[in-house]
Amino acid sequence: MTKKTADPANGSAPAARQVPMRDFSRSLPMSLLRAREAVMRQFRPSLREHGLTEQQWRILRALASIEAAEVTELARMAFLLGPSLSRILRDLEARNLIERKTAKADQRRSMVSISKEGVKLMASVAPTSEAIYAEITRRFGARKLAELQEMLGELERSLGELGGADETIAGE
Amino acid sequence: MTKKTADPANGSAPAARQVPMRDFSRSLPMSLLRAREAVMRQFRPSLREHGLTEQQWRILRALASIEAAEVTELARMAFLLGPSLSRILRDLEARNLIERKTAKADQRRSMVSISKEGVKLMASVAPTSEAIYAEITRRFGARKLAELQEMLGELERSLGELGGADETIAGE
DNA sequence: CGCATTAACTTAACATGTTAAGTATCTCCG
DNA sequence: CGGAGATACTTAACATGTTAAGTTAATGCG
Repeated sequence: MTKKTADPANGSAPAARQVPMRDFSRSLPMSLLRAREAVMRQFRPSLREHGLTEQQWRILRALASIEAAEVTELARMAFLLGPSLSRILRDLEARNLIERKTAKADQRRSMVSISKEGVKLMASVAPTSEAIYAEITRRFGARKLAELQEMLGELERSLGELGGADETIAGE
Repeated sequence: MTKKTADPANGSAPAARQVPMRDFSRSLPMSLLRAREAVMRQFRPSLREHGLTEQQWRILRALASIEAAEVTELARMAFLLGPSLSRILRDLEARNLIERKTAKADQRRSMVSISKEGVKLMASVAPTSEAIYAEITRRFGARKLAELQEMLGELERSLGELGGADETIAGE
């Protein structure tokens, strides 16, 4: 463990604290960021071994639960922005993990689905992933985990109503 | 091509549900991601108006609370990886929002501090930022907010002990 | 000393986040 | 029917996340 922080013999007379704000490390965004990072740190090595990033894994998981989906719907499911999804789909398609075909009824839409290879890859990752999740649940406690998720959902709902800028998302 | 499911809109739809996993939308990483995004969506427009990104703001906030810090310490405070911080500091320095000078005792280290201009910028952003935070607190509830942060901290601690980075987690 | 090792950053390379602009297609109204 | 506007993506441009490699300065040890 790195202990250091012996603090060099710098001057004293602290001229900081010039702008009054809450303690930085206790801000909600930081807490959420740190918690999420702590969780993802558990999964990333395993995903990496299988050549997948976190986002690619999200997409495959989303696709594995359905027949096929339009890009926009997939973006909503995997919580990715359109441009990110567009790039990732291009790569996943090149790796033959997904398949795309334009809808006949509407040439603008493309239906995305997971390929046989994609399913195979998922099957090889899922056990480890589930085991890690189980370990997290065991460490933190199943009950507390459920409570936490409930609170996170509430937070989301309580802020969703006044969502940042354009809140004209129809169809839900 | 043998089709496994009837789909009126398009021809052959690959089968789904081939790999059993938890409901995707209920995974902890997704809950944390969505909650954080809901929160950050409130702040981003204001930061943007002041020409700051979320990470730049984190750095300025961290610097405003102290005299000066080494890059590594600052990275820990602002929860940024070294390379990200390195780039951002370069930009913030070019904009004269921070100042750097190499430590006399150890030429490898550079001490970073916020500049007068940086303080001025912070002072212009802080009120709005605090107001947004207050509104979030009001909507979600101060008590629940404290509870949530407590749980997030617990989660972090319960996972931190087996922190996957250099902690011999290879065979998990 | 001399040199391997370590430490503190920085650069590099690739992937994603975020916003804006572009493209092709579809809808609808006049 | 025809063009304005809406839709569904895709591209582009810039900033950050993430890992690996490079650079320079300090340390340890024979």
